[in-house]
Amino acid sequence: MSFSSLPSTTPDSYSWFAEALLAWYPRHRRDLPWRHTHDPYLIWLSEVILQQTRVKQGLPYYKTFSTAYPTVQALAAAPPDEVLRHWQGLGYYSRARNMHYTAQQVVAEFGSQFPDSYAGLLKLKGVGQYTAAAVASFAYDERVAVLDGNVFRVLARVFGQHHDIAAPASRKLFQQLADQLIPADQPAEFNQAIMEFGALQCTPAKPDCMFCPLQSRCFAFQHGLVAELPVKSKAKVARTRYFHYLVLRHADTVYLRKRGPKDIWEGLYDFALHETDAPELPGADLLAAVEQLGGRVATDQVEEPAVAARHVLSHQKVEALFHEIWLAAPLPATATSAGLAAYRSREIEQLPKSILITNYISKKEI
DNA sequence: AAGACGGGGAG
DNA sequence: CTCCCAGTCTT
Repeated sequence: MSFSSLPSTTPDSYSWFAEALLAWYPRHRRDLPWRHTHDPYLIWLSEVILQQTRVKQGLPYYKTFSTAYPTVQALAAAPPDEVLRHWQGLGYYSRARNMHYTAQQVVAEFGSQFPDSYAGLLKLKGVGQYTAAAVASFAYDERVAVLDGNVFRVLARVFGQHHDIAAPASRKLFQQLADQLIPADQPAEFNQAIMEFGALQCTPAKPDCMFCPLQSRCFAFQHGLVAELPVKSKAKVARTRYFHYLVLRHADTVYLRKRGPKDIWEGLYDFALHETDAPELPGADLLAAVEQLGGRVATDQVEEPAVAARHVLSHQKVEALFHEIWLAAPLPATATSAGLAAYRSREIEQLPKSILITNYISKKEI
């Protein structure tokens, strides 16, 4: 029996679900800093950080941001590179850029007050249906059900939903179901409970069905389908890209540039980049790339083997070779048109960089 | 509807 | 290694 075949009933027919979760939650909930506040700013901050991010990974970032920027005014006033630098390593960097943009908008246009409804929150950049529902319920007790990966999984299993959770069209159905399940008197507690339940009990692999309070009512458990649900179509394979980084050095400086839009790591800094379709880059091409930037290779340059590194993203594989090149003179001003500028070690430390670049710099002690 | 956008953890 | 995880914006 799937949910869609259930007879039309009043929400009361599902009260067992909320009751079970609300009984489970106080006994299992983790003590997390954003659960001690009703400040919409701090709740919004935590929810943006937790998008596509596990609590364990996001926790130190929440502490960093809430300490460095305790108010939306503080965040709005921060330099963009500083915000990105704090975000460094967390991934999906558009979250940080949108978050900063939204903080400035809230200060400039809304008198530093966050919108106080789901509909109002939804208009903010970087705030989608999940985050709007989370903030609206946690900060304002609005009755709107959150739908994140945990909720999809719990609902798919308990109610025997076989709809592909990766398909946008499935969202409507799950949202309808969740909106029926969320009790009017405890929407915030319910939202916290169902997500925590998914994170701790109804986990993706090896869920703890033996000690699950919903065991007797769980479609997946009763039909031996726990491992099959939720149904999720596979992501396509990541393409491979070949990066040849020109680590141009002169005296105590290294040349870096800020990465532009429409590619990975927008806004982060890296070295002059020559991308190829194949792993190899002939030495002549390497020199040509340096010369194109107006660079003169030092005659006493010690030929060092390129440092190889591999970096995997969910949608791309980057195979990088770092070619360290010592210049006889600083790059000419024309190189700035390529966005390159010279930085000292101490300055580089403060720039936002990808894990790939950070690892290389750390290894080479730049 | 499909693609782009990170990085970490489990097995 | 391979597989799994999954919000928001853009196209």
